[in-house]
Amino acid sequence: MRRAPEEKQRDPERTKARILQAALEEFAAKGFAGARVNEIAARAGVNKQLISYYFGGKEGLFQALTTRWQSEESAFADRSSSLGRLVAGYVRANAERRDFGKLMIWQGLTEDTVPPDPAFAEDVRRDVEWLRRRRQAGEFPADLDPAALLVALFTMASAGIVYPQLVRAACDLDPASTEFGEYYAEQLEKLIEHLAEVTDS
Amino acid sequence: MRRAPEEKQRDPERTKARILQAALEEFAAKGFAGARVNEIAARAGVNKQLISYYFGGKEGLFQALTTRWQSEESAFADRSSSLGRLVAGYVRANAERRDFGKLMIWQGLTEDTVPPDPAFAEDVRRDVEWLRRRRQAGEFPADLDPAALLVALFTMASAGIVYPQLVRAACDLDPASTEFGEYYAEQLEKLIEHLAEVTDS
DNA sequence: GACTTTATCATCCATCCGTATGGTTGACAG
DNA sequence: CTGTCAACCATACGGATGGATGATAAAGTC
Repeated sequence: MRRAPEEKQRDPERTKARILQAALEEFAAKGFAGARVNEIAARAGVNKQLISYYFGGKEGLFQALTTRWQSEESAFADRSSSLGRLVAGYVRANAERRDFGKLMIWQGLTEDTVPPDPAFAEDVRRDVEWLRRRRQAGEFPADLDPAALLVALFTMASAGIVYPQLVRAACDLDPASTEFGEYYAEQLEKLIEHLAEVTDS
Repeated sequence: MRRAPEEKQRDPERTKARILQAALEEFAAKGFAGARVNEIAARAGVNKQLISYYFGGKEGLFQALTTRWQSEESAFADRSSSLGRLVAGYVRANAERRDFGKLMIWQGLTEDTVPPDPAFAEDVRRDVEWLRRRRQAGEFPADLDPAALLVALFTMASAGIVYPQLVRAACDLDPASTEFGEYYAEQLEKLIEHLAEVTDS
């Protein structure tokens, strides 16, 4: 076709993407109950009606968001290097994409309607096994359970999202700043490296 | 009077306490935006009117709750024993009173309207100083910043609240169960003790 | 030009908070 | 014993908000 794709007034894909992005921000900021469809539409620069049109309302929009998130988020952790670096990677991922992290925590807090996701459970089990091998390689002491360690590492990597008040009070840094992100990633990496040290002895 | 004071049908203090308790549960479960005043009243076994009567509406009730929480929660950590035990204490506190922990995280996630609390900041600074002394005593390596460590410890102690899905998938335990609480507290205590070991060398 | 897709506008309807109405009943002082 | 006040309850209404819907216009397609 002679249609140059650069500028169309009508572009359903672009519109849907805008709505999803706006929804991510709004849901992350206020949670599902607190989010306002009006606000999402305004943020996306789009008519409110289109949310029902494309996603079947607020509920459907939220679900579309979480499924998209699962597909994007599944490949964020590279298990190539050391354990410390992996956790530092968690921290940086949380810092760069706070909205996704927040969304996950909203879900955890309001988990009554949320059914357990088998794919997620599978990922977690794989990570636990990976940690178990790391333990055999001497990266952390043998009396620590890989499952508990995974939970601890993952959780503490999200401090900037979970306890922004605490971060501000303790570190005197903006939890959303890259400055804090880098500082905290570095600190956690050191902490975990120390676990490897004690294992050698 | 032959009236024993043990059982009164009319007791404003008891009523207010019931409302606060019900509000704690409701707000913890659904957040401020998701909580329903009707539900709180029903849970408290009390007429909806009384919420306005005593607390001036939903907003006032929430504020009353947070102030009560701050006064109760400030003395939950004993700094008598080792660092590992302190963190284990955090974990147990979170396990026993999940609602308070959830409330704190709701607040952190929706922090736009929440003004920073000076008393809280003061507590945190005191804890950081306490950690600094612990570092001098050799309880954790010198290249770790007490502020970052405080954030990390406090955050990872709340795993059962923040990532219940993760706990279920990784540990195959109910995050709210005492079984998980004990297991996780023990694991974190071990982890932190290892930090002291590596410091000696 | 007919037809489909995409988008808009105005409205509709449910929900929810606050509050008014209008009362009942303990508690307690005198 | 009795009057008075505080503590409570049942119902319901007003007003605001917010999410959904129906009719319709504009853009794109053939």
